[in-house]
Amino acid sequence: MSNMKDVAREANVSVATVSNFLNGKKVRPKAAKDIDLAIKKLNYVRNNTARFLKTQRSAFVVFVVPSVWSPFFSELTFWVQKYLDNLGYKMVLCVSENDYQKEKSYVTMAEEQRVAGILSISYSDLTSHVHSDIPLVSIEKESTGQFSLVSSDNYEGGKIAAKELSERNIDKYIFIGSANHSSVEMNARKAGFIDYCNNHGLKFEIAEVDSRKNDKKKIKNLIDEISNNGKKYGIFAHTDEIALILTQEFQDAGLKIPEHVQIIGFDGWKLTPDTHLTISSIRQNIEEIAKTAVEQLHKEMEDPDHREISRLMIPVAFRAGDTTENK
Amino acid sequence: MSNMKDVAREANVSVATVSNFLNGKKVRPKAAKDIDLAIKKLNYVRNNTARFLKTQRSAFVVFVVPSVWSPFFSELTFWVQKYLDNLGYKMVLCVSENDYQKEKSYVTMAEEQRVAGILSISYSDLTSHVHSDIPLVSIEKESTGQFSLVSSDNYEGGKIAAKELSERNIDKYIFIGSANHSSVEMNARKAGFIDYCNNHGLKFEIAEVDSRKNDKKKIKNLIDEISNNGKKYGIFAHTDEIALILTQEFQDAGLKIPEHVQIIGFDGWKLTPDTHLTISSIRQNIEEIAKTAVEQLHKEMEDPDHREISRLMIPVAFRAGDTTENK
DNA sequence: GTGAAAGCGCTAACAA
DNA sequence: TTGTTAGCGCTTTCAC
Repeated sequence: MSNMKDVAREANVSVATVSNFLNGKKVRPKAAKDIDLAIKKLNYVRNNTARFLKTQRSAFVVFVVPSVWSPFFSELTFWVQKYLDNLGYKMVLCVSENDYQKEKSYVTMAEEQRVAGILSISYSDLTSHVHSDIPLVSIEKESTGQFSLVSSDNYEGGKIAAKELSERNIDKYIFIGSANHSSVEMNARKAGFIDYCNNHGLKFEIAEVDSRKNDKKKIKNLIDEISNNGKKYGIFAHTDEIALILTQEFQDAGLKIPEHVQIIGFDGWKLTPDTHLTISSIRQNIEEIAKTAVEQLHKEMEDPDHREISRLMIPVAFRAGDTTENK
Repeated sequence: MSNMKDVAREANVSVATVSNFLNGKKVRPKAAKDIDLAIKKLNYVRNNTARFLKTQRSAFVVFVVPSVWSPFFSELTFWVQKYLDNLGYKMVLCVSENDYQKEKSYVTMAEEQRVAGILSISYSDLTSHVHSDIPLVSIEKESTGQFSLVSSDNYEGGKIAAKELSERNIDKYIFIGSANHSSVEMNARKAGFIDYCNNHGLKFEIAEVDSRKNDKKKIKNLIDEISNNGKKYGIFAHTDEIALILTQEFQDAGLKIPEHVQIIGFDGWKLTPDTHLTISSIRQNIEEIAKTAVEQLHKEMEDPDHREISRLMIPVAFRAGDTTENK
């Protein structure tokens, strides 16, 4: 493949002139024409590897994501790619499958490639493996605080859930978290729910369900309580997944939804798309998450020396489904 | 950031020794230890930009795909990424949204970055814009023949569809293509269907439907024919999308599926996942497509000078759904 | 505006 | 084995 030197020779100018021409600087018209011709004749394509080595910049951003197959992640990937593309960045897609070793190797790769930035949505704390000063923005998952975070506003989501339930004649409020997956996010959702209940004098309870074990016993007790007790229950489940399990168990036990129990979930990535039932849910704004994360990363990549670590909360909203009454 | 020279100085060896050490060649034990220490002390990370500039190789593969949001493409993206990763390649994800300008710019980017290869699934013929000798493997879409192609075996799919229908007491066979999207693939599916029918003395007809205009008239005529005519019809639709439209129109008109009409579609990427009805369909083996494409590309990247252009057909299979009778 | 030349960080040939 | 050095293809001073 031909290089700049070849082009310069062909056009009877120096490499510097070719470089200037290619970078939009002023060259005399005759030179411009000759260079243009030479480029076409030699089929010259500028080598960005060399360019970036010299300028110490890169157009690549590494995106680490647990999966790309589920609806949540594929939508997120779509928007992240789109917003990166708009800014002229190329996305290196790294699917971690929640494998810590893979995540680590992706970070290493990113550093070795001197990429411009890293965008990651990771369960483990891969941030501690970033040796360099490559800007990193973490999505959804709380990190150690040395990197920016973009997350749905989980606390506000908990409050919205409680508020929506309270507008539907509920007698008793229950938050159901997941026993096997305690996290900063869950606690925020829980806290929002509790705070709203407390501030509005609503009676509530806290429970947990292990979504892997399916926790039949706990659910059975709950079903008994609801059945033997004419009251109307309102449940806020930490995830749509849990909400779905509860809904199915309740229905199997003959409870009517939303007549006896109303359930609100929280939009997540675990749900398969072929579920017929529509769960009322707190919906995450995936496009906004992607947009915000890319913009934050962009800022930090533009000026890596004075980076400002931010914690950005993206608003969530209630989406009515089949598991709550119409207002 | 520190470089190899710094490490060499710190370890009292030459850069060549550091380079050798890093590339797994033999160095004396003492040197190895010193270098190791120096690397840790200086937080050295090898610069692959420089490495690849020197060696004229790259670890990146550009993957151009129309979308990443639909089930077909997100699954394809998943497998492509996985198989590339297994071979040590990094995927640069380029979502074209069927925009020709974008596709072109992605090819340019790939050439400027001197990536190792390109994997593309594109409607337009972006292959004519490849100036360099970067290996390219095209998925699903027929190209000009100067690059390798990996595709589902559409012809065989057409035969399988006819065969499956013929085992279900059909009186009259119909192939329905799409009027707005004639393509090499459609013709192959049609040819397979026709050949099977001819070879087995089955009476068939060919029709077309414009899935954008929803072509009510043609469908109406078909419905009248089926209704007024006690015969059992068997339809092979060019895509699941068309199969779905037909199914819904038939049902709305009071026809019973699969009692009056049986329908087989062809697995495609346009279908949204929230469709309740399961269409009997010729299923594409997405993982196998991805695997084969990556393997072919790998071969061509390993030895770019004697590349062999291949046309690789991936077997398809019948998947029974609700629109055909059980055998 | 242009050209000569240094140098980004690395690998590889060659000499020691 | 190890060190010296040229050079991958580009950008960027700096003198003209």
